[in-house]
Amino acid sequence: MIPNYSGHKVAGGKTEMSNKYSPENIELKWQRYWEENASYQATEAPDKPKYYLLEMFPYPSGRIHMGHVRNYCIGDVIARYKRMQGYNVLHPMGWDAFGLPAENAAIKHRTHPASWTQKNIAYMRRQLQRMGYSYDWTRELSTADPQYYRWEQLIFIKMYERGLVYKKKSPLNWCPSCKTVLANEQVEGGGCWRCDTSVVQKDLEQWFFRITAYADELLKFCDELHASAGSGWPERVITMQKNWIGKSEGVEVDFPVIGFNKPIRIFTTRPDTIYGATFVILAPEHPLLRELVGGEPNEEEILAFAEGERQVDRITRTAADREKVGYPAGRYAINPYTNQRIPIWVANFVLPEYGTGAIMSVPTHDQRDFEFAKKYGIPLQVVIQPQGEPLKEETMTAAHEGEGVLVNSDIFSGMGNEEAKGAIIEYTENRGWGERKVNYRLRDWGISRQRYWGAPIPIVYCERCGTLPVSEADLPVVLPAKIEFPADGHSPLPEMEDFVNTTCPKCGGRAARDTDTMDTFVESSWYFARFTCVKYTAGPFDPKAASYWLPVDQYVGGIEHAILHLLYARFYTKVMRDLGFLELDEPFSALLTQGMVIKDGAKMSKSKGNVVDPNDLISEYGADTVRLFSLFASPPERDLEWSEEGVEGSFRFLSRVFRLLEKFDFILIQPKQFDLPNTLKHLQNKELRRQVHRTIKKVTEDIERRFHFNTAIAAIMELVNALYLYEPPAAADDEAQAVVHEALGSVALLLSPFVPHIAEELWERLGNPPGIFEQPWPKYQDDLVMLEKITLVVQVNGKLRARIEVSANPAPEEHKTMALQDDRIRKYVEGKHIRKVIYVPKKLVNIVVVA
RNA sequence: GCGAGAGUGGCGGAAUUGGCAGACGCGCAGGACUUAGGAUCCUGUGGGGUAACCUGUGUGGGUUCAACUCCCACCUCUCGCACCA
Repeated sequence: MIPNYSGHKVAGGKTEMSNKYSPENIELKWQRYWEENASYQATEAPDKPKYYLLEMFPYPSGRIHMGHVRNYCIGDVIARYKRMQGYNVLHPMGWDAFGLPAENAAIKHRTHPASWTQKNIAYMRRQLQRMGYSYDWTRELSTADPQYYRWEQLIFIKMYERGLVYKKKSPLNWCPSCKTVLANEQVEGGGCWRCDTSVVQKDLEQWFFRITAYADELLKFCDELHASAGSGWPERVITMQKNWIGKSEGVEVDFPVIGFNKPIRIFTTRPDTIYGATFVILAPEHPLLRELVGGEPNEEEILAFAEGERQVDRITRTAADREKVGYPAGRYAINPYTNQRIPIWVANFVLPEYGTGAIMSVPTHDQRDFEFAKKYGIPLQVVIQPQGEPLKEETMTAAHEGEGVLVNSDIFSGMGNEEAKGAIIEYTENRGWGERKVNYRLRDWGISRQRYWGAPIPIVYCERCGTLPVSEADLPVVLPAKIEFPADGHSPLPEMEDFVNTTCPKCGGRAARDTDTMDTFVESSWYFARFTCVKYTAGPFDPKAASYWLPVDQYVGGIEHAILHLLYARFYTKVMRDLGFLELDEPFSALLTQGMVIKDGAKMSKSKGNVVDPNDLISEYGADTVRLFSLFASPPERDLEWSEEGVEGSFRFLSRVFRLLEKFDFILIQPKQFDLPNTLKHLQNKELRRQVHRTIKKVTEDIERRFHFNTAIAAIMELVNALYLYEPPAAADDEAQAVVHEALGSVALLLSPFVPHIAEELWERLGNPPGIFEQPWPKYQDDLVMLEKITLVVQVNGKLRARIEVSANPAPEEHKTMALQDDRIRKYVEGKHIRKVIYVPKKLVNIVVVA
């Protein structure tokens, strides 16, 4: 379906070429021009206001997909628009180059991850350049470059010195066949995604970033990002982050155990229900379990159950619909509040890593406890009565988790439950039974990966001195290039003696390197800051450049990174601030999350077979058409339904724009300076000019206020339609020439952020020197935008009955009178009592009548 | 289950602060040009009715002179979280 754009033949020696819209010629011409003139290079200019626009950089998987295209089109509009608004714009691009697919490709195709990645980068860079994005390519970076990750290693060392990095044993998904750790999302139905072998839990020594130390600040700043609503972060991303951090306030309490010298410490957010705690449950991993059940009749059974649970992968383990299973430990605790003897249980739904790994169980006021108690016949005790029908233990079919008044709660009986929470915590602290405690759902960030293709962790283990960071002078710890990949997929690093064997930075003795690499989310947690000074060698950041450009004024990317990447980057920013590298609390002042690209009702994916390749579109229609359609079909934050007809429509529009040159050929034969008089003689000139200025206003506001490019483009389409309908009063008349020239120039300027190539071409053909991107954004004249005549809507009892053309600025009474005098209106009003006349200035008159 | 968002013609979508519902595009129909048109240009296009007019933004109610927009209840879809004590 290649469009046939062989328009009519032009007589008189002009080549056909010059008059038909031939995107490829135009686009390559201007891409070359921009490159040769270094058009988009950014340099710090303290006298100019800066604007840092960033799109989420891609993983170099091989080729650009439509999701990237949409993301980068949105970003490019904003970057180009801001540039024309006079900002000094930084708009960089780079590569999130470490990661698993490179390693998998290496094993599969017997290539090197580095060369595979290099090849992909080269190809994708060409694709992006072919799209005409206004990147400053001199700032391109790749995270796999030792000159990049050396600073990551430095930051790691500084974090280590500050206690923000630590090592601990933690359970991981492990595939025994592939001999590697799997991320949670790589475990499918309990099996390895690659070989389907059952995944086991394995305890491994891992490095962790202490993100929990920043939990409160990350939470607090959520509100500040939100406070700048409209220009800040989308509400739902903030909500997701808040939920992820999951702050909960409660209390930790010791429950003594009968015949045992250590108490069990539990955490609860519901101290108001503590008098109803009729049992205690431990997680299977609870450290006291073995000791507690030692010698009990069912010891072996319980320990076997606990061991079985340890082996279950985290996904299954924490699934909400998993059946609750437990065993009585055979021992009893004392509820210190009631002095009652209550049984101790072990159950699969209690998680070792949250709170204290032990809970008090209140079946009457917690649904999970209720189900568990019913299943195992554990007694219930109501301690909160809601309004209305009183709760009875025997007849309850579900827990009452809501509000109420305390009963059976000693001195707290009669108190409202919200009030009781604080009172009981205070009581607890006074008695020394426990203390107030804040818990987070957020866990420290495990960053060790048993993988080759990542940034090496700069740690050595010395036989004499123990665990030590690599000395700063020895950075970077470079990933060895010469490698043989074991066929089973495990990392080659541990077996590479040249790499592993090193000397201790302290005693000079024999030492071994850590052979894990860092999670690739670490690289993407600071790349935005490195873009301000990619070539700086004295440290990770050039303080002058960083403080000039940061924070990112507008970040654009997919919603799928709403939690992990954005939370990590926020955390890392605060860490870098506290290490003295940056002076910055938050990395991204504003965030725009674009919707997915959909085709036939589903997200584009290889498995669905509904993928559209940008290359095919570019060769068929050109980059400008692809850009235009991705921006026109829906507003950025919504999903975009791909439509071949819609793409053709966009192409048709651009051809139509280009043919304007032909229509106004006779006017534009002699480009010259046109002066526009304040008052125009001809009505059609006046009207065209008014529409030009109204369009400038509309497009400016749509971009500026809400990034609604679809309506901005629609307005330009209307202007183009008006130009087609426009007939000059007399050919080549000066006034007409001037008006048309302004109109065509405005079309080019207004289009330039969206479809820069054709805009440049138009601009040049209108007789201007090349470089539309350096032009100031057009301004509208307020007095021209005002209409002299308006359509006044006249309603009777709220129903539209007439539209009348009136002059815009008479006294209010006049519009009312005109409305009442209209024939069509008189018909409805005659013989009735006019109760009220509502007048909305310059818009509407509503006459309220009664019969 | 909890949280967030959405529901408007045949389709993508517009209506910015409660004030003309359906901008713009696609599709469709008619016309012009043409040997031809799947190119281009013009016109029309929510539904019903010859018409005056009636009706219409997921459903039902409410507030208002006036509701796609605000309030209450419900239905459907999408996304996120989901045993976190």
